[in-house]
Amino acid sequence: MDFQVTFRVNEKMYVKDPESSEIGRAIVKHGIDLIYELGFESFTFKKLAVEIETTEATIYRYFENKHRLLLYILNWYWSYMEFLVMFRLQNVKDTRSQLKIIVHLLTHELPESSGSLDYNRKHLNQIVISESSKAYLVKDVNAINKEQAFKPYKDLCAKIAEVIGAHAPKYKFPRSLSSMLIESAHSQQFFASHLPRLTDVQSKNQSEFTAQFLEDLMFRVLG
Amino acid sequence: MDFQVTFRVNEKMYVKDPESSEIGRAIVKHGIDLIYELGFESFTFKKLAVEIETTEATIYRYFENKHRLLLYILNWYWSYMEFLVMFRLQNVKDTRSQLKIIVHLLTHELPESSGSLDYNRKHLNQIVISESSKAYLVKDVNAINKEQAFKPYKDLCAKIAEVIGAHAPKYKFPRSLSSMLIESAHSQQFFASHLPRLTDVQSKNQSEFTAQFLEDLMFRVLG
DNA sequence: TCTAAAAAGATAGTAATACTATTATAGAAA
DNA sequence: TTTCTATAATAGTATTACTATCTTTTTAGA
Repeated sequence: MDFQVTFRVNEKMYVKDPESSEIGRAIVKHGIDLIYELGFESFTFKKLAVEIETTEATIYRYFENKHRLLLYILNWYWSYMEFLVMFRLQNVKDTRSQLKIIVHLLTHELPESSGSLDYNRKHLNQIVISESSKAYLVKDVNAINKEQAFKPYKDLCAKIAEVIGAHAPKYKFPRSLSSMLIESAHSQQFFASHLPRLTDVQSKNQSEFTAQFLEDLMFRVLG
Repeated sequence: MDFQVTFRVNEKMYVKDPESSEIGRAIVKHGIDLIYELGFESFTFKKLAVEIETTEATIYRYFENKHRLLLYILNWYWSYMEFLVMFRLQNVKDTRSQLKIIVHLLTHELPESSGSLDYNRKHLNQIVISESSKAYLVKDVNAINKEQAFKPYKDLCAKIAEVIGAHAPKYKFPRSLSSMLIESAHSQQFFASHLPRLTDVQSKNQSEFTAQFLEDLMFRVLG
């Protein structure tokens, strides 16, 4: 059985729905590749237009600016991650196993098994690690937040907090622990790759190291 | 007794030492205020030049670009923070109290008591919270790292990891816990202010909330 | 089927940004 | 006094981040 999961991203993230046309889909797909390649600061709509053989103005018809494209990509990712968490937790009874699955999902690339996917998994994963905090670390975070731009992130955070609450009902900080796990899954992987002295990584790969650190931490915190 | 502590920031962070002239000091001081006011993305050397009544070219003679100015400010901050940690830990015998002091320092503005200070404490604190991860989340992090741009951060991290190690010698991830505490001190405060549903803040202020969450977490992890 | 509207995309701009190169000036050394 | 050097001011350029307008294509109704 092959299947495809798609998500309706909040329509305030775009001017025109990129899923509604071939060129719209190319903007997102090649946008992911180019942001990965150049980094968000050096990425421009002009460069993306050259890449997909269209013009800047065409891209502006889909996204107000590059920050909105980043938000679109991350909203898609957060929605997908919440779906994956829900999907993988099906029929898993004990909360300990559920928490292990969550940590694994947060620290690894999107799995092959979860339906066909039009985006490059590796590039998407690296964008999430390196660029996702730039989605909210902006001066107009409050205005963007009012447009529900962080709803999928909050939903994912709430879902994980729910499992934390089920595992340790008396624990006072389930949401903060949840957002800390998500953020640390990114920062620890980034540090393990680029600034390893900020971590305890040995030769292992960043994903496995981060998973071990966070799993150990979580069960020490929650008992 | 009034005293002033200054730090020699790594000379690769600047073209010409801003401490060497009046205008250099104005660049850093007003740079902090303007980055706070506009956010790092909207901050430009042109705007700073207008503010301090000089020209862009003059500022470029001190800093290669605005990212280097940010690195300079953060290097200064990290060095100061390491000094403060060292200073405040003097004569504190038990490691539990030491860790509490560290969490308090990481989650609050620079204290008044620690010598006179030419920079706006509030603005500096907000920059550290909102902009510090942009210092390393860049495509050329490896090149910048070779220039020792993150040495003060690593030193601070190592110092805290040392106290963690003294408190819990068998704990396997002292450095990762240390960098996670530093990073979470920022992200949880940011979330508490702008995206509170990602945290468990009640009415309390962001600093106090974050301190409580991190202190609780740390002692659950380390016993 | 034809026409009209509306949607999409290409072209051509502009103001601001991120620099660089050149020129001018002021002080120190010979 | 002259010359050297350090510093800043002036004036540029290429790129970025858009906007406005025009042309073409698609779609919908008569």
